[in-house]
Amino acid sequence: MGVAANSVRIDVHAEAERLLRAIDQRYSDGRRRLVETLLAATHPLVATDIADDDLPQSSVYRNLTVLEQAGVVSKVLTNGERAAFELAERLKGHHHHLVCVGCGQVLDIDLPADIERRLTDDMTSTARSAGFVLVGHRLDLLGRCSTCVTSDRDD
Amino acid sequence: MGVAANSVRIDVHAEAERLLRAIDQRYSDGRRRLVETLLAATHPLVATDIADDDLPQSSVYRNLTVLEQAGVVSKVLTNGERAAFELAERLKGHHHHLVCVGCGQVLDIDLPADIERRLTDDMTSTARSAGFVLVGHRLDLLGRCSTCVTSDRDD
DNA sequence: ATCAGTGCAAACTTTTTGCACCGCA
DNA sequence: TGCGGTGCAAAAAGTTTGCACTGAT
Repeated sequence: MGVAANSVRIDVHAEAERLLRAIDQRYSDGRRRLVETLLAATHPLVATDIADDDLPQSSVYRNLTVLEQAGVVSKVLTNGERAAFELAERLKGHHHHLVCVGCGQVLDIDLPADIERRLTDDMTSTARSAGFVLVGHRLDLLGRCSTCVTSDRDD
Repeated sequence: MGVAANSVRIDVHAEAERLLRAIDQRYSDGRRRLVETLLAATHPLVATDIADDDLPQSSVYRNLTVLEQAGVVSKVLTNGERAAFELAERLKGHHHHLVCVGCGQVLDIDLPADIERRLTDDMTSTARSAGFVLVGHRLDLLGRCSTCVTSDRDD
């Protein structure tokens, strides 16, 4: 619980290659660079963030599509303006965000395992009752960090 | 539980007008129609959904921007392909989203009251342990709708 | 040698903007 | 009657696609 440990235990590249092989795709150099870039990022990236680095736009988009199909990256639900991508949960670990509505800072957090499990159970049945197969969830906690709470008092 | 009851107790139009006035904007007929459309919808709408109805694209986009600034509507987190909009929480009540990661469709859902309350309790303490004062939360369920699950099988 | 993957450029989709006009405070 | 809001059309921004080429198996 608390701040996410963000422990990367598995070999991301080996796993990426395995996932791609499973759908008859190669782990080409461009795709490896793309994964490398996402791995180094501390937040989800939009396509052009990656393109600036090293690959042409069309390759970025095409490879992101393939990597998403393979389950290596996932499209992150953003505010709808751009599509953003991050490494898939299986490669990155499940976590939540604690967002300060005052200053906008975002912290990665984990929930206690029992709460997380109960949450997942509850949501699985809720989703099923609407005809959906649950694949995950996103929970953002909105709050005020101690700094912003303190400055509230000064107003 | 299940699909949101959409209980609207306050006068949405009066509140919208008040919020717009607060930032020196008028509650024009076009904006009223736009709010009306969102009010009737059971799920967030993308700009073209609204445009089809009655307003030109440019007016829809411009008015959505103004209404968002006023706090009347909010941009919903989608799968990043299109921006979707709904009435702000203060006008619409608290609810969650069931998002299809395949096609991007979003459904409004309520959680059973006891689960919602437990969730809030759990998160309040989690936030506090990171030095935050919780002010709210966003919970999105990610899944595949029946249509997308079916088309998976055809691949 | 074959075919998956690449890079360029052009097409396409979604969103924003310039400008002339309309109508309410 | 001045200025906020509108509608059209054109531009900009973001994403996808066609095609010829390259390189790994």
